[in-house]
Amino acid sequence: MATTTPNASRTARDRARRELTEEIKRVARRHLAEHGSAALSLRAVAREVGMVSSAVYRYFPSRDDLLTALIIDAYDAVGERAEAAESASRDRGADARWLSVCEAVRAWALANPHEYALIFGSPVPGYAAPEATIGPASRVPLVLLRLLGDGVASGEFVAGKTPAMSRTTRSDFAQLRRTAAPAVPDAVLSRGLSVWAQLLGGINLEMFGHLHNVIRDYDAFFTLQMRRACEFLTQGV
Amino acid sequence: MATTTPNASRTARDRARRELTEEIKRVARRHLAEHGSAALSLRAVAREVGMVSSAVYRYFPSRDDLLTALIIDAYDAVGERAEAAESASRDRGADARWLSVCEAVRAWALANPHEYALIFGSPVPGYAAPEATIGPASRVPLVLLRLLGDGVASGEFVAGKTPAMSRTTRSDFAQLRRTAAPAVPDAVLSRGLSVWAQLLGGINLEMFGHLHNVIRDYDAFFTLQMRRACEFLTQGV
DNA sequence: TGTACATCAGTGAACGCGCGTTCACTGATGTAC
DNA sequence: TGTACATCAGTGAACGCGCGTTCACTGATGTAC
Repeated sequence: MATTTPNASRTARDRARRELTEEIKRVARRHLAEHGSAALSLRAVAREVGMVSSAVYRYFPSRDDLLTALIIDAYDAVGERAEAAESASRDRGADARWLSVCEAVRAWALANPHEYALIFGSPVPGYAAPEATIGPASRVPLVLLRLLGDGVASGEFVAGKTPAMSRTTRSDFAQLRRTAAPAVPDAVLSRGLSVWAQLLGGINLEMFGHLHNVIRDYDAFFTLQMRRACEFLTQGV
Repeated sequence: MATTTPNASRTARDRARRELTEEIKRVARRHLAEHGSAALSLRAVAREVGMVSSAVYRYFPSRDDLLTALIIDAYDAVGERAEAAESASRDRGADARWLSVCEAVRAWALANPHEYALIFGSPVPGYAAPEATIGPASRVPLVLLRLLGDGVASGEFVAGKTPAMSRTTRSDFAQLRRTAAPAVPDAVLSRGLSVWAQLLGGINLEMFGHLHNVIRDYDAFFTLQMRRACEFLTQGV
């Protein structure tokens, strides 16, 4: 057992590699947080990790791959928060649970503004998100869709009259329902997507300075707005 | 009259200066549209205008000042569209007028994605917007606030029951009312700000790829969502 | 109207910087016999 | 257990690039008398 290499966390080399990969990401994440994604430089990260710049290429084949790793981490981080908020609020009303998830997303965004900007702000110029980001990117929306389903099942979210929709949109909604929100009627899906847009729009307004000199207490304002938006989910208009 | 220099468009030098300033902005705007704000380079613009890079400094004291000029132009461009949409829809219902302004903002955004990102996306790293942008930045919000006032005056936007608000938010709203929307009650202001957030959030979701593989017909989806949001303005919840 | 001087646009060279990426290399770690 | 070879992390120099900004200058345009 001492000589045979165990399958998990095998050799010293392997452990070192794993640790250094994390270390590079950690430093890169901090650089991102301090200077924004456009200023993220392989060389600066290498300097701080204590490597020569070319050594980073043993870990990430290019700057874009490092960026991709950070994007995935960011999606996972906010996804985790949203999932935690969902679990923690399990005994409350469906609209309160939505609100709780929304607050969690905003709290994460405020705590990690550059990472938020990286995934929900303008796209990094010249960077195309690869397939691998799709899964992590779906975590928050999936939480919200699940809550929509719960609310419909419990009778809290009432469909009301179905909105007039184009055929394409109807089929888009049907597909969305099939993959993630069975039994959620179009009217409720539509309202859910509205609140989702409002959540991100509200965070953007706040974080990117558009409420400067207009709103003083961002926390109170956000909670007011989102509380009303989440109540709106329960109405069958 | 031939020898004395008239006050408007005075000397040849003056005219040349005005024209070249516009030419530089025009080229810079195109570069912005093609490569994004981070990639906007004085040297590249100078090259295309046919100047040596240092000559641009006769027109803009630094890259940031050029960027500021573009930001102001962008705010003015979208502001103009919004104002035009407002005027053009003068004979329609208040919610239809809101919708019309929202559609105008989105249409401008889709036609000028990088300019949109410049003003409503993540802030340019290392750039702080100067005072001079405040006025142009207010044009669209002012249009919407005006329409809120109209809708209240005509009885289309009903306050309904006043939401529970913190003292600070109440006073923020009061200030907003004083500067731009007299007689608009808190409940309507709150709904208006919600729709504003939803508008920007929706455009971001669409433009930054978050609806990829979810929504196929963006136009139809946007119109559906905004139509419902604007109807929401009329309700006294 | 003509001349002397002041203003200003544009030039070209230079400074100093940092970037992403490649490549031949050294030396340590891991593996097969 | 010991040896020979293969794998791989990290080095250091280099390539080629573009950037923002400064500065002393030339020559054209404008102005005052």
